[in-house]
Amino acid sequence: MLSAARHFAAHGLDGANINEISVGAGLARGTVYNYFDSKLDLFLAVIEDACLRVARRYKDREANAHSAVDLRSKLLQLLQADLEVLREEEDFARVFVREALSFKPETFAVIQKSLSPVLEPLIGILKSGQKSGEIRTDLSVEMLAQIFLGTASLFYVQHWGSEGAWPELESIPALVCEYYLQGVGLKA
Amino acid sequence: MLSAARHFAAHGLDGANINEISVGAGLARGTVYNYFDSKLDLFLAVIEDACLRVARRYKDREANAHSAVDLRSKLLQLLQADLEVLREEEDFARVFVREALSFKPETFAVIQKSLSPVLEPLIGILKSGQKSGEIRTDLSVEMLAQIFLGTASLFYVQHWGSEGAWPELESIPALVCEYYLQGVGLKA
Amino acid sequence: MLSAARHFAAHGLDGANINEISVGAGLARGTVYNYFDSKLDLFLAVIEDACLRVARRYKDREANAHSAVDLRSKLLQLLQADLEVLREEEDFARVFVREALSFKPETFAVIQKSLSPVLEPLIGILKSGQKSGEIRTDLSVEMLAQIFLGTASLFYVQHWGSEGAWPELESIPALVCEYYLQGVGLKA
Amino acid sequence: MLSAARHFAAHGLDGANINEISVGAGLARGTVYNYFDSKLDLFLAVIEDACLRVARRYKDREANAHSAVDLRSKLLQLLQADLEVLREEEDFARVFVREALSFKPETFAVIQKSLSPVLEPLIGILKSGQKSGEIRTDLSVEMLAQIFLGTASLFYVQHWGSEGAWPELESIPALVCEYYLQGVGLKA
DNA sequence: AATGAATGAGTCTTCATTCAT
DNA sequence: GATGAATGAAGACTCATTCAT
Repeated sequence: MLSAARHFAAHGLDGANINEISVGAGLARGTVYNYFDSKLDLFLAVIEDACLRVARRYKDREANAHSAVDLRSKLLQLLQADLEVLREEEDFARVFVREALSFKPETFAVIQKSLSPVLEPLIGILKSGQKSGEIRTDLSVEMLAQIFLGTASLFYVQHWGSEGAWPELESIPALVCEYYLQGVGLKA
Repeated sequence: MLSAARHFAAHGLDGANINEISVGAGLARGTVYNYFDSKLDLFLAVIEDACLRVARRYKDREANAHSAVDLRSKLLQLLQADLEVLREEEDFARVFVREALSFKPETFAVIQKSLSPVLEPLIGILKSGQKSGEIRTDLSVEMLAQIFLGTASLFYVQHWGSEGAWPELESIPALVCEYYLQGVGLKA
Repeated sequence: MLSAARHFAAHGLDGANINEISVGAGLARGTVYNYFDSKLDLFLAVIEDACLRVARRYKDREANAHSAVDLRSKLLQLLQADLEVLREEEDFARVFVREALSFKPETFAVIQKSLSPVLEPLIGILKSGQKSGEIRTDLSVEMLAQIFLGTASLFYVQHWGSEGAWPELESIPALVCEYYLQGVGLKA
Repeated sequence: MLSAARHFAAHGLDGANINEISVGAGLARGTVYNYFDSKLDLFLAVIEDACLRVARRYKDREANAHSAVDLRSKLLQLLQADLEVLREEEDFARVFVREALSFKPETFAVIQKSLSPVLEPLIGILKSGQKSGEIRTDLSVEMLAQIFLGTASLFYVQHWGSEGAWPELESIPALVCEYYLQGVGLKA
């Protein structure tokens, strides 16, 4: 039931109303409970699904990629896979980012676990980046990955918070890449 | 009622329980309503208060600051003022960051407004940074400011989400400054 | 559907769950309704069945009984027939006793009616007991029968309630007989 | 909230409806929850209260009793204390008996514990009865006490089940005493 | 100004029952 | 005859809010 995503996106986990979700999906109140044990259960399913979509999408891109050359391109590609999913299922994405950044004990663990399919390729990329001397090695790849995803989330939040004023969706991958790799400072 | 902060930090706006807040403040259930019209009202008051504290604290620092020299130092000082407040009233800070990142229509406006005392000096700093050619000029100072605050929030979230594992609070100002100014890439 | 018995025994009429009963019987949720109109209907069928089993079993014993001599022996035999059924279908018995003792208007009538096959021979025994001057005549045989069955139920309840600690099943017929005929007092 | 007793008596624990109980007590739906955490909680409170009433009442009687002579009289007095409470608060009694005889794991333990104020004096009586050689010693006083209370319950159930037809309330103490001490058999 | 009992709308959740396949 | 997805009424429980004291 993927109208749930839209609803969670708009209201968050606590604020969500199972009844409205059901009706929004063209179903009766109780029907949702034939598929999910509880509101939290449904929520987690939505989150997990969102993660899987991103990961799967990225794998597709990777397969088709002849290029897969330098660090910047790889990261960009990851972000574009992300963006692609996000465009198609923006509601999912909003829930996801929202809850990821609200660090509640109940959901934090699950979200971290759900993230793993996305983290895995990312960590691979970052490792090779460290080897090639392109990025700092004083932070572990895990930390660098967290920062990367966090930064991306940040720009999405900015986008949604400003109701699309800035930045526009398309510009986000490039913005994130640039910012991630060299901050806002000018190169000497 | 500043035990409210701790509670909002732990449970969010929706999850918060007015009764627990009252009791936690050594008052009876109904007493809160002599001071605040509603839960949302109390919540916004907490947010506003948190913002004012950061801004006031920064002003104090600025007054005492003889140095205030280069861009990096100024930003660092801002972050340290922020951190100082955060340490003393970590609960406030958590609510604030949490809600700032959840971009709900109801609270977004208020938070943006509350942020202005912090944004003002920051924008000043960034403007001078652009003039001196230290930072990119293809983004407006408002945007740059949002990115700066967002980045700081990000590391705080990381800190709280990992239950203090990484990064430690003290290291955050430096981390943010570095990342903000040059990303994770190595200088050529 | 005789796994229903086990379920009703464990959860009572209200607490029972038609779905679990179905699954426990290797059937799908809806199939039960091809045989029984409602939960109450199924329940009553289970009760009735339990009664019939006891009565039939007693008839078997009676047929085989050459002896059938004195009052005590007859009562003991009845109780042993009862116990025999109870052992084989303890679940049925538990439902039965439980509901018999909860005297709800909805079920009381049915249970009384279902009891008749058991009551009939019992009343015969008691009548002859009264004639032979072995038992009190100031109470009608119907009352004496109720007391007898109630006493037996009591010891079963004790057995189940104590999770088998005391009394043990085998000892119940003798205990009941003794208690029924002479109470806990010592003979003069 | 002692209209709860009437309701529990009529519908049992599972069948009870908190809403109706509230309204029946002249309160709003939620008010009950200011006093009891849950339906079960309220139920247990009702049970406990019923037990305390019986025990207190018996203590009163005991104090006033000059006689307190032979076994039969003592038991009779206990049953009459019981009956007195039962008359005044028949609803309580019905709940109590009903649930005591339904031996559900959830309630059995609590009921046993709630019974202790009643059991204590009873056990004292039975002990002295064993010493004076008036009752059998092959069963422990605890067992004898269970049988005694069970028997009393039995006649109450009979009374309620028959809607007062037989036995009448007043006759129960004597009936129970007689039956308990010498069964239905005639003395030799 | 403080209290806390009372409220009752709002929500999640359960589950007997139906019915198209 | 069997299925199991869908239903929706029903009920336990929560909690922000009010108000008489």
